[in-house]
Amino acid sequence: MQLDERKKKILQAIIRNYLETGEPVGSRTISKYTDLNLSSATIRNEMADLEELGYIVQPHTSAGRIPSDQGYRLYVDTMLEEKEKEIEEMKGMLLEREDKMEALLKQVARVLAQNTNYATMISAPQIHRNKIKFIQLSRVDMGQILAVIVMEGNVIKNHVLHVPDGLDDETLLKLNMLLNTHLNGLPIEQINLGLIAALKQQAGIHEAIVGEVLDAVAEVIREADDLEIYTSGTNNIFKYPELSDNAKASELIGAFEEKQALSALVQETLADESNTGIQVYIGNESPIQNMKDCSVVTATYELDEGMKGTIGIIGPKRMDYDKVISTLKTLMHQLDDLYKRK
Amino acid sequence: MQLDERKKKILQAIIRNYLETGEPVGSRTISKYTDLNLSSATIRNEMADLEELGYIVQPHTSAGRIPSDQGYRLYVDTMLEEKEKEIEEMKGMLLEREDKMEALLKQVARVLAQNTNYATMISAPQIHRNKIKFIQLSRVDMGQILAVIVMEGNVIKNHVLHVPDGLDDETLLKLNMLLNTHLNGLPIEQINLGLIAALKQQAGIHEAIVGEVLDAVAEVIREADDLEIYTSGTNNIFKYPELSDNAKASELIGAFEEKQALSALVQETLADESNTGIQVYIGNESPIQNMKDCSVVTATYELDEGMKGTIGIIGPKRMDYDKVISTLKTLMHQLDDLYKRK
DNA sequence: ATTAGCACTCATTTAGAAGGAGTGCTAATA
DNA sequence: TATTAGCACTCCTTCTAAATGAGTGCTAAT
Repeated sequence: MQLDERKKKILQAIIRNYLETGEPVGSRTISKYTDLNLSSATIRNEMADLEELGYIVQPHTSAGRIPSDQGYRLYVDTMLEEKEKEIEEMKGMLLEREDKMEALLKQVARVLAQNTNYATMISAPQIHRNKIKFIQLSRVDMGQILAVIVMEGNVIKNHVLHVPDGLDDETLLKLNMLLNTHLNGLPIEQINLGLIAALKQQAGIHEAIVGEVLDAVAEVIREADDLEIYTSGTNNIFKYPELSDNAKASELIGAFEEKQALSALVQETLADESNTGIQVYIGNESPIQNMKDCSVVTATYELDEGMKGTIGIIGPKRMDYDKVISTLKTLMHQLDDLYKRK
Repeated sequence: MQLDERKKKILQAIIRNYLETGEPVGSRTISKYTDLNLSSATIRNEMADLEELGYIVQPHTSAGRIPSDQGYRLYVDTMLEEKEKEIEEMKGMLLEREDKMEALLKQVARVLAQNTNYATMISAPQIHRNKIKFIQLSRVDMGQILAVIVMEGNVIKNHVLHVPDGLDDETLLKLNMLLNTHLNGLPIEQINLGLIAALKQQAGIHEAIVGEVLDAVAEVIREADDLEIYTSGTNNIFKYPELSDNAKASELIGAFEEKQALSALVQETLADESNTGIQVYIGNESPIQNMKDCSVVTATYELDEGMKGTIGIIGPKRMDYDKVISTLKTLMHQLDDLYKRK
């Protein structure tokens, strides 16, 4: 059996209706709503077919039908077209541009959540920071030395060292020279035990300082792993009864607070090379177990210098895919513009 | 009418019982539970008195009694004694000491939430950063200058400036001298338009750089206002039916995600000078409207150099005050130790 | 191929009855 | 005088059964 044009239309009508109401939809509704001019009986026959084909399911005998994951998938894949409305407004809000990246990201998450009525998340761009660009030690106080480490992509790390006995200017200069000549421009893979030992030896009694600086470098690298994620509108899930019973809500809220799950989602999204920018996970397709009753729409944004991040929208399966996707697309452009203008 | 010893005992029994079960407690229960050896009828009479005095209320005719806010208040104020159990375990977890403040705070929030089964929050210490300690410009790349500003309390701000035409070493040195001689040790109140103008003038064609550096200083100050807050265990509220109906849960979750409300709580806590360290807000006493059905227990911690922050536990009114308070007290000591040893 | 019609299913709503927890009051008791 | 047993009463909760109604699947007619 194949999906002819009429079946497609009926399926679409069922999904549209279900997206609005959240209730199973029956044959009579479709018969009246659509311009197909078919009786409910005919619709019933078609629906039986659609069920057999796996696009819709009955929650129980003598209930209407609701879309299956497969049904949503077809809908998303084939029936989507752009919508432009409601986006101008968001544009305005976004353009109150914030200087700090963090604030900007938080704002994006918030605007998006308000705009869509779903829960949203956004990950800070992951910057590859593999080379040391610059290291500097400066005396800040008698016994305090500030180490500034700049990595590729202008990722900066500050570290305050305590030097009980102080350090004279000359020594400081020497140490600076030592660190920079050996480490500047060095990819971190090339920092090995041999090099460290050599440096420490040359630093003589100040080897502890060299050690601390190198530790700080290691920490920058480590930090790259646990990426910042901002969320907003988590409580929007309460707007959808199918997600807001205690057990489900608790799980979802937990996932949003403890961000590892989201982090996994981001990794997954970024890893997918085939990615055209926007991905839709429906129900069990989601990489996050907690979200098996939800749909997740993610978009990958890319700023300068290969800085990539992910935006995600999490809502019920009967999400307004159309709106969400077009909103995300517009947002991508917005972000691009915003960044380019800096 | 006054609270005699027996009334107190009965009140205590009612509260204890209600803390456990969350159900209204009746006279018969009390009559059997306590060692007072009184019939339910007598208890009933006493309960009528307690109700008249405002310590307990009836949710509806012919239901048992539950404590009023006033009842909880009395309980918290007078009937509290320390408990030590379950704390050793937490100690262990905490002592896997993390170097980064942020990670430590997050961990504290998490451990606390797991330990108490309530929602928790912790604010990063507010550091007063009123003096500039040290400023340094360094060339990182052809056209990129890194400005590092160290404020009192070792609050560090990095800012990357773009200098299209580059900057030779000598100029850089001069600018450094200029900035440091004028700004080092300067309380920010003393940075006025006159000073700024004078600096810019001396900087000549590089006045833009001075401007940017001063902007960065201004930003550090501004950042002091919106303090970081970490939360954990928000979904614990689902463990208490009286908080987990949709409307309430949604409001609470929202308050936890958008942190301004929590921020207000922190301000309030820190402002209270009379503070012995731990404060308990019951129901409507809470400064946050969203939490009028909860109890909030806060503790103020203080690290070196007047760095103060707040820890908060948010749960149902029938919170195990005893455990929460003693846990918080122990935690305070822990934090102290941890910090001192650094 | 489409449709009208009908019997059937099953979740949801409704109303009423039963149950039960708990109270307040009164009269008896120590 | 303080305590208690007993009882009528209230009102929430649970249960049951019936009514409702949305929706289906099937059959026979168009």
